[in-house]
Amino acid sequence: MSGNEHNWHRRFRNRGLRFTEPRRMILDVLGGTKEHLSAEDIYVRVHREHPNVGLTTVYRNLDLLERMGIIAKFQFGDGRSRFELVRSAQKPGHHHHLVCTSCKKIIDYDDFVEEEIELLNKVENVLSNRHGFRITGHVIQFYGLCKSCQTNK
Amino acid sequence: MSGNEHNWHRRFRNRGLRFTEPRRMILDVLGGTKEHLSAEDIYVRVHREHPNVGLTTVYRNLDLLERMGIIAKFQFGDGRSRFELVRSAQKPGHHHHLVCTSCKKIIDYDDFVEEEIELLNKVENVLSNRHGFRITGHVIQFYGLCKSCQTNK
DNA sequence: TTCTTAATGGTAATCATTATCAATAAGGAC
DNA sequence: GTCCTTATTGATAATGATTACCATTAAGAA
Repeated sequence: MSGNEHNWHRRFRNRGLRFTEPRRMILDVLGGTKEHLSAEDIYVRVHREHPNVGLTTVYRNLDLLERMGIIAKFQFGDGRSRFELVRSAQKPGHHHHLVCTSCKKIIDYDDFVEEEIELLNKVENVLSNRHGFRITGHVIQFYGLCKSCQTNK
Repeated sequence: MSGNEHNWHRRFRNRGLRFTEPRRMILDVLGGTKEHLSAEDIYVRVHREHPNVGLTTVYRNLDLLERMGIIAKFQFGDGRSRFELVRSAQKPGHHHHLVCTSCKKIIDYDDFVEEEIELLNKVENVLSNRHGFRITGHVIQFYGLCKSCQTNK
């Protein structure tokens, strides 16, 4: 834990930024869940421990962390952005979600279907060449009804 | 054109809905472009011809048309939703985009990479089984820098 | 401990989208 | 064509997420 703390600290300092309490808290919250939290979700959890941290600060830092490539931001169509820590194990920029259009539950399925990765690389190449894009990331989202929402219908 | 008009009319009437002027206009606008227009974009274009059509009506009908499966709604991360006519040629629910994170230009590449479709079906099956989801659609978005944004940097 | 300035937090402002509600107009029946 | 029911509209207000402002606070290097 403290080793990580030190890494974070260095990562911020390298850019002339400071590793502050709110930033530590936000990273803690995102690091401790697999959910896709909204800014307000994060605010509530941080605020629970540190009631002096404001919502504005949470927004500001989420934005910063995204620009630093430490977290990723998604829209699942419910009007608010959702955030996820980019874990070093998985390639940054790769995010695969399964979204229930009824209850809004979100499942990550990043960890399987290797073929998918292979195809993605292939498609990335074709698209890069054909359109002159330098591709930095992608999002794959499947929409549908989860099991319980199918029966409760 | 008039044949299409008749089809739309029937499609609405079947649900007890009316085929009104604003609806016709919105479908015209979306049918006449390959861009991914926002609600306001659409409003401006409709309003140009029919200055009496209000923004609320545009929003309301975009929502209706989406629920009818006639148009699709996307978020590309710029804070506003964008809409696209679901052309019958392509399978509904399949939408593949290439988004420039700098100038926000969006390219559809729906019409090639057949392998992709094949893999998607495979993945859909796996996900359906493994998570009990009934999958209704998906979105694939690649992010990157378009050619001109790479050089202007 | 001191000092510079990045960062904070409360409040107001903005922007997209939605709710409200009286007025309007599709389109089937006649 | 006219009438009538009611889906639809449009203006305005309200909401909800996110951002701008700005005086105050606190990292962290010296």
